[in-house]
Amino acid sequence: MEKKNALAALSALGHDQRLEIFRHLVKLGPKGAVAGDIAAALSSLPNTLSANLSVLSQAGLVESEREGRHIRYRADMNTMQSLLGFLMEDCCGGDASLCVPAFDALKRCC
Amino acid sequence: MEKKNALAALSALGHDQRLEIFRHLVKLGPKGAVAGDIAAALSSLPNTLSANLSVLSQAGLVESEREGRHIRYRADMNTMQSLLGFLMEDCCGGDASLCVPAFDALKRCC
DNA sequence: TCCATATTTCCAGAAATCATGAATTATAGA
DNA sequence: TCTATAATTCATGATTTCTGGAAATATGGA
Repeated sequence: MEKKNALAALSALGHDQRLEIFRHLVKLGPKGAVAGDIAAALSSLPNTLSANLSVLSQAGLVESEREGRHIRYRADMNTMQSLLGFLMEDCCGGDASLCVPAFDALKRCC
Repeated sequence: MEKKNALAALSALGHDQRLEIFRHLVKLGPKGAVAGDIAAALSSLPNTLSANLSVLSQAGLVESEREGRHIRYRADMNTMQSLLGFLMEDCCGGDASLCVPAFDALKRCC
């Protein structure tokens, strides 16, 4: 992951509703939720929610897929893993061998 | 970790220079660096750096300790781990047993 | 005590972000 | 084709964040 992508992801998550959206989708896992259901779950106006989903999507934190009139959103765990790797880069003084097993375990986590 | 703490950490890191500072300190590990050296490494004005270190400190991402005229800063890995745990809460549909080993591995990482 | 260094705090204008109403696009079904 | 539903896009005022200069604080050494 490059710095600009990490900045996009971090600032996207550094916002009350967007953090709620992301955690909601993380909990729901691969089945995700359609925009309307997310709006209902978070008691949000549809345009506000749409704008925030757009920010999360551009940051690569969620992916979307149209289902008829609905659009389904899912959390993208690959981006989370890349982000963590970026934040922890060279965290063991350049010898990352100690960190790799942790990242691998996280990859298999969900 | 509570939501307000996660928001503080994420929005703190969602800023170009603060992300650079944090990653710089992560690479340096437990020995950290004094403010002046960080400013030199990042070619930053001292007041700007100080303001950004303050944001990171209030978010719990760095800790500081005075050393004579200098103040030494270190990245706080415990906050990072808590943040990751918060973001991934219930990520396996409520059965977190699959994630715990990954978090433990990360805790031992550095 | 006086001075130099290291860092922080204060302040103000500039820039970016945010929330909301209104309008628009896309799709399904009658 | 017409209508209703789902979601997005647009426009704008309000709020927040950011940057950098100037001043203040803290410490060590002469």
